[in-house]
Amino acid sequence: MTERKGKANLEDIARVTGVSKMTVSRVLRGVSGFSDDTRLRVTQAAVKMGYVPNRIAAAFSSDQASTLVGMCVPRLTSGLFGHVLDGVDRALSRLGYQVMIGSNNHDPEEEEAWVRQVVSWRPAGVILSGRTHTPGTVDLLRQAGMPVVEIWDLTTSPIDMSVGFSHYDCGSEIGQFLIRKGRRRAGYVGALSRSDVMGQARLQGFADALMRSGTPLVDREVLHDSPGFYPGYYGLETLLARRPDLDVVYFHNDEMAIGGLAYCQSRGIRVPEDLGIVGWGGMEAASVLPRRLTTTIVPTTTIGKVAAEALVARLRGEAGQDVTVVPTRLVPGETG
Amino acid sequence: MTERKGKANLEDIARVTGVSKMTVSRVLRGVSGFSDDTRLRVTQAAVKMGYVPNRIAAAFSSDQASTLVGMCVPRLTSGLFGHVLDGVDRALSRLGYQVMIGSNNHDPEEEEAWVRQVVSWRPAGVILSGRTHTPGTVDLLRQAGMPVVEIWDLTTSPIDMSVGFSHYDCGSEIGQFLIRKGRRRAGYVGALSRSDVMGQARLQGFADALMRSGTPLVDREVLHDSPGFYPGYYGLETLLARRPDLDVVYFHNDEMAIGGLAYCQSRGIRVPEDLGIVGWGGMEAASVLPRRLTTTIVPTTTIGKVAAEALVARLRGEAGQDVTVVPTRLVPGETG
DNA sequence: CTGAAAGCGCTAACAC
DNA sequence: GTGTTAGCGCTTTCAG
Repeated sequence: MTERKGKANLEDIARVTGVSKMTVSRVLRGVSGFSDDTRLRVTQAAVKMGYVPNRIAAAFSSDQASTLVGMCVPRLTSGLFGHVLDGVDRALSRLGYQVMIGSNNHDPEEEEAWVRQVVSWRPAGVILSGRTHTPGTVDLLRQAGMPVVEIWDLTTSPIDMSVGFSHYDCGSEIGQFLIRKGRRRAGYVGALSRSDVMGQARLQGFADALMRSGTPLVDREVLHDSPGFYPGYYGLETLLARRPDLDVVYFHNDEMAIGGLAYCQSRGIRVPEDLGIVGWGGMEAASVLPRRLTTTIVPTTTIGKVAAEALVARLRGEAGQDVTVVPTRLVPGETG
Repeated sequence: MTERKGKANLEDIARVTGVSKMTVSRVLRGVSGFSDDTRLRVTQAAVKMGYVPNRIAAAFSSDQASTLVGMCVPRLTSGLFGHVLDGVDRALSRLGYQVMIGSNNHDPEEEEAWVRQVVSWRPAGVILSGRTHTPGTVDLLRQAGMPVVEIWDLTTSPIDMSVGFSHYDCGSEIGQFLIRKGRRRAGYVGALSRSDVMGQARLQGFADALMRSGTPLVDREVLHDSPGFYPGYYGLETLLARRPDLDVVYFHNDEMAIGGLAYCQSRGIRVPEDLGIVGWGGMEAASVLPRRLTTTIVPTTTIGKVAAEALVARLRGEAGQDVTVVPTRLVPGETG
């Protein structure tokens, strides 16, 4: 039934049903311009012949037919971004789009390399993480003239659109919170995988808030490592070796904070009596610790969903805002 | 410089450099057939004109030029599959491929819907998770005649290729281990998000091993929920309410086991003295618990990497095995 | 080492 | 409601 290397195309269906391939195309796309009888015969023939549309050809001929969306995250192994990705994928696949992924390892150059690849597929739009991009990336995207959503780290002057929150404000909010709780000697433990500017923004907001209260950040320990449990454990050990008198430590994220918690437990340091431990991100695991971790919860799935919807709205020519703030939530917990 | 909606194409470069577009194509693809002088002029012009290749057109004209690979996972929010995805993406992007993702929520029907979409993009190959697929999925893939790798759950009769391990063996190994440790009254706490057959396979292997030793599985509690911390917590509570005399509980995965651990802690149940707790999967967080979790570590990143490499090897016509076993590792820990 | 011609499968634009 | 005509930008094939 199906000839030529096992694949039927519009023309094959047209021949079998006795209409033109244009009519077949119209029926299969559901655009107007055919009788009920034609529709029935065409759809039946398509099913019977196992017709699989060729989107490559469709995208090639129309450029508006692309249902490809590129999405780049810092790391595919990040729990937080897994949820963002999920939010994006659910929203997009429901609307008939396909998601092409990439990761940049917090490196704008890697991101540019990825963007260059993705743009060559002429996608309908692109979602990027963060606001730090190479000039080449920005150029490429502007030239391509497609919708671009920058997520996670809010920027008031996006390439096109932005969905996220302020990392600086997260740090600042935690700083103020700790001051109110009576903490006076705060430290910070972070990790610097390449140029993770967002963690730095949180640290800056944290330090500024402390400074404004007259109790500046006492010390910081920033490891050149990816922000995981062990760096949190050993980072805290190093920091406390230098500054045993700290009364609270703010961590780069929840994973590191849990590492810090483990260190405290192993050394008999009481939390929060002897030392407060504060994380960031809202990792699920944190919520079942013996003591609920003091942290900032980020609405990951929502960010992905909103970004996807903003992209599609733009594609459909609907009006929408360029910058969408998705609020984070400080969870007091029992460790801070 | 660049006309027609800001995009230069091969013909534009050809015009500027005074050669035919065929020669430009050859230079840009790096295939043989041009002089050094020509190469220089063409590449320079391409850069200057901001040429972005059109892979849609390339893939359209040759079908062997597709560098798209589809990858479907059960859930994008899974920590384990995040690592698999990372392994796939790293290996593939290094070789110039792009990854199109999807998730099936443990539902073969959803998987088929995704496969249908992806196949219409005429990808170079597809990576699926699990061995349970609808007949429609298998048909679609066979018709398409592209390389297919099924990962995670090993199958001896794959659609095309398979990379993974035996979930049954994981459960069986844990069962034998616990018997050797003197456990005699074992329970199981799981979660059944749709048709997660792999968790069931582990349970089956576990139960069979216990049975062979004459100390059959005492009871099981399988929640209709996704396998997270809270289901682990409450699942254990429910199970122990029915069977307070259990001496060890095997969990669907590490997250649930950690939930179980939290329950024990909240009730003053001593682990492992009063009750053994065993997980599965090798979640990173588990390794910094006060007591190292007894579990099975799955080489997630490796599986992704091996799957990607098998796919590419097949594309290049290199010989390779159809079924690759990637061994898991039982980690005794201190909770079992 | 280089070029000309043909065509991949589909859809926009226009006829009828 | 339906058909015809042109490509989209690239690669394959065949000539030089």
